[in-house]
Amino acid sequence: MSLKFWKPGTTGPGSSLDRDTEVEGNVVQSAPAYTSLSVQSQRERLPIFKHREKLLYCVEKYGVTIVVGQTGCGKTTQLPQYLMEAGWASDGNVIACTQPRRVAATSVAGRVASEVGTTLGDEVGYTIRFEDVSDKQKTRILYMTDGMLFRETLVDPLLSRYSVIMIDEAHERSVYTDLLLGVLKKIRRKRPSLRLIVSSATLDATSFLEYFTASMPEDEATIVSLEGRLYPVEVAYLKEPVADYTRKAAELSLDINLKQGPGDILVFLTGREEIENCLEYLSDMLPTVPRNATRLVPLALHAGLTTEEQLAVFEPAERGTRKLIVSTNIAEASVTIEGIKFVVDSGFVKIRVYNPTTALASLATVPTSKASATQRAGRAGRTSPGICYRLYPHEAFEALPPTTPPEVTRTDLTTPILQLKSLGIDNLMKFEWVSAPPAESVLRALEGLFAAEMIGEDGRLTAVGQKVAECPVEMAIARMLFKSKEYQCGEEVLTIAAMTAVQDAFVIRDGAQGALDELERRKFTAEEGDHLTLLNAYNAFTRYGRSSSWCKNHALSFRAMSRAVSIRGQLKKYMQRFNLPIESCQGDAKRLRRCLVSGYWRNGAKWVGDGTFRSVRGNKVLYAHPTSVLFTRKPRSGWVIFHEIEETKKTQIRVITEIESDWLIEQGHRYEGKGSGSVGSTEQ
DNA sequence: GAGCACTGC
Repeated sequence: MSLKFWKPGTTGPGSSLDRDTEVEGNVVQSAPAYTSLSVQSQRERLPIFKHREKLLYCVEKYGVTIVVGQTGCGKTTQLPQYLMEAGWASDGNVIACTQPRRVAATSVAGRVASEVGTTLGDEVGYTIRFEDVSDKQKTRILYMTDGMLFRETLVDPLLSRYSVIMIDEAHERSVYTDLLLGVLKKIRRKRPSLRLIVSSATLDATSFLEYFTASMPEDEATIVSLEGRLYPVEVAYLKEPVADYTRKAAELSLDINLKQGPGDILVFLTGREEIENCLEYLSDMLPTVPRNATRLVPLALHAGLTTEEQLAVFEPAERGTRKLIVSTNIAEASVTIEGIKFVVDSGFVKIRVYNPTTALASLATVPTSKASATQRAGRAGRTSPGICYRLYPHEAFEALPPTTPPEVTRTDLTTPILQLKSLGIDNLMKFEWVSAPPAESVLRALEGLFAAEMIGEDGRLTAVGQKVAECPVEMAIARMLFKSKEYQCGEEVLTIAAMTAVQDAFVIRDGAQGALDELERRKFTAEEGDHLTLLNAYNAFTRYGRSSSWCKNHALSFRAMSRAVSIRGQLKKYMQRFNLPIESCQGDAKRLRRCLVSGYWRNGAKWVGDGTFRSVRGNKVLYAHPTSVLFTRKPRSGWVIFHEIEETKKTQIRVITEIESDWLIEQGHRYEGKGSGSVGSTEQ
């Protein structure tokens, strides 16, 4: 089970290290400096304190300050406090700091509130969807999700209550981060007093600098680099590429356990299936492990687990044991586990890619970027020096792309473009993207918006388009909320809209329990398909007192169901604001399904004899997702609409409802081109 | 008979 690693740079193949040595003799390269500091008290401010005056000077002098500092160097917690002390929050001004994720916004706000010595929600607060723990008068430092701040621009286009806006974790390049940067650049032209801080953990921050200085004066923007306390992480590479990194990861973990000192191990793989395989290899190999070895406690970590299962990875390892966490990318940025000393990096990640030509999203397994590999390695050095083992050769690392392409270049732009138009940015050619999306994606989105009557032939928003842009749901869902007036089923469509927004309402466990869960789920099954099944589940949830134990007994996720209740409440307010009646269809499922088609009319499919479907647009072979009630059943009419489509190994459709083919024709098939498998031509 | 990287409003 010996693994070949070699030292890059100074020694290559053929050197003294190029032999079948064990891992421990071969971990070498001094890593770039990884920051491990987490600032918890006033006393620990030092690492960025020495930059304090420089930072404040830069914010004062330049419109845009780009701050580069590793995760945990204190920029997120300390910088807003310095700005407040320096007077940037006086005269009712607010300092905003955006985060790509909800948990980050809430937890950072909590920490800063206690550092400042205030109650959370007073001087320091946070705003995320469904939770506004801030005070319009008192709050000076406001942490928020970037989506939330972007939404605020729809109401206050100049974001006038803020004196400084810090866009944190900008290197992650979420769609909303990119949209915000574009809008903020525009806002700064009209309001030059607004100070912008773009904070990034990677050195590609120069691209942000170029972005802001491209069409502005040279002294508009500057970069400040921060340092933190460092724990070195050594990086080792495989000499040869491996065919099966999942097995190699298992072997290496056992090897580390035998030969290295204490410290937990974190393995990065791409998905649930690989994680389960890796854990299986491990249990197969365990009999070969010497009896005196440290006991390894293997733990899986991925988003599909329940909260309780996820919490297990944070429990400290028992005395004399070592945790082995086999994780997806969730542990790269979303979740931080202390005590990791060894990282094993497969070098791969699954990302969602959008193909604008086919309008299909797919989940692809691709090599990570250099930035991502660095971030993963850094997970070994948070509490002490560590080692990162990359399961690929050094040359392969050199060949990696520097960063992952920003999300805006690989996603469906329908919603972002609708929102930009709502902001009055009609000429998309003039919008200054940080990274321009493919022209094809923009065209595809415009075409979809036109077909759905959200924009007119002049490219401007229609009256309904303006309203739909304000609704925090996908266009198709918003469209059926508006059409529900016609079909008199607002009550039910509202619920379905909320249920499709939360994913994984049903919790089907593995193994024998899964069969029982399956039986529970059948109690909610509606003949017509998944949308009505979701409606049944929601109604039952509210009828039985919204209880957590009831959910447990009926294979439902309490967390998901509670979220659906919140979302429904929020959407109901939008409907009331737009004077849309909230009437019940009184059990008339036909009317309700016709209303569903008004949103999903472009997502039609026809059942063919072999159990698969063909898409109305493009005549593509589609498979029902195994979680669908139509997975095994033939729809009587032969026609369905679906909520989602995704390519993995097969092209699958999820959340499916049976319809009549002429309902599709009612809803504007006129927009579809000839020869693309129109309803008429596929009908027998 | 069989499956889901991660977010966000």
